Amino acid sequence: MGVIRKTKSVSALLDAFSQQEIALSTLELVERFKDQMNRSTVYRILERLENEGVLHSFSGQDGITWYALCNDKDCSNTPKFDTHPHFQCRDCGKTECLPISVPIPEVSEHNVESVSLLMVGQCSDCAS
Amino acid sequence: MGVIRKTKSVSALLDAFSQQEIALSTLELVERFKDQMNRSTVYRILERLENEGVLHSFSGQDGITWYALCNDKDCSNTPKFDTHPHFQCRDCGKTECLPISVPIPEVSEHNVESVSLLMVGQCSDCAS
DNA sequence: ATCTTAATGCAACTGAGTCGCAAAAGTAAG
DNA sequence: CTTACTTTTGCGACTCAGTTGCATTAAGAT
Repeated sequence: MGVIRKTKSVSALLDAFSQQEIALSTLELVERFKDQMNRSTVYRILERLENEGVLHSFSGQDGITWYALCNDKDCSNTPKFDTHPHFQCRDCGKTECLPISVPIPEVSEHNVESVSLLMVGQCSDCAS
Repeated sequence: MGVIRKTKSVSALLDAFSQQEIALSTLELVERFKDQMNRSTVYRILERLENEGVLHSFSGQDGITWYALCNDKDCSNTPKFDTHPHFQCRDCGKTECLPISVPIPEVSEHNVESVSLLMVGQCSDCAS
């Protein structure tokens, strides 16, 4: 039980991620695949892939959920201190993982287990 | 025009904030004041107080919105690099502003304008 | 080829937050 | 204190992301 099956829908979604390095929002994916699969299927597959450690999710500016591929270097998927920050452009909305690590200070009386850090600004494309 | 009026509802909400140092979620406030004012009134007053620089808002773990009083020391309200982080307890949900500043590194090719940082863990009450 | 179990489609639902509009309450001027 | 003007509020309908139950479909192991 619990085996993840390689269905057409799963492959289609994985393809979308492997073709670009930026993150994709649930809304974008639901829209892009609305002719190929149901809305709930998109949500369910994303959830499954995250549980498998293939994707990781985070919240963007407006509270909507984004997903991005995990890579060994800067994404452990188990949300810990090594979680990387994300950057979202305030103009075009493009969102990406930042391959940097921000040192989080210890906070007295607080047992910090995970950190989520979202940076918002203008990307280089929109700045020019 | 544009003057903010000190209505009973506004005073009631401000009282709630001045009585404790932790942040309050919209849900908590809507529930607490459901007999005294309408749901939309709560949302509208919070929005107004944030525009006035009295409160600031941020997103908690589940995407719901939290508000907390601004104090001169660690809250500029204009979201900039000096925005402070917030801590939310994974067990009891208690959420607070952390009076520390986390240095955010420069990111090449990215014009970072604001940062939001949420730490999740166990608070001292729940740890004991 | 068959059978078991996971995956999907569909439609209804949830829950936070928003909006338009008429009624009510602040505030300033007379 | 009244009037006149403007902001606030209540209400109900609405939006929108995401979830759920259930019957049907399709992987993949035997």
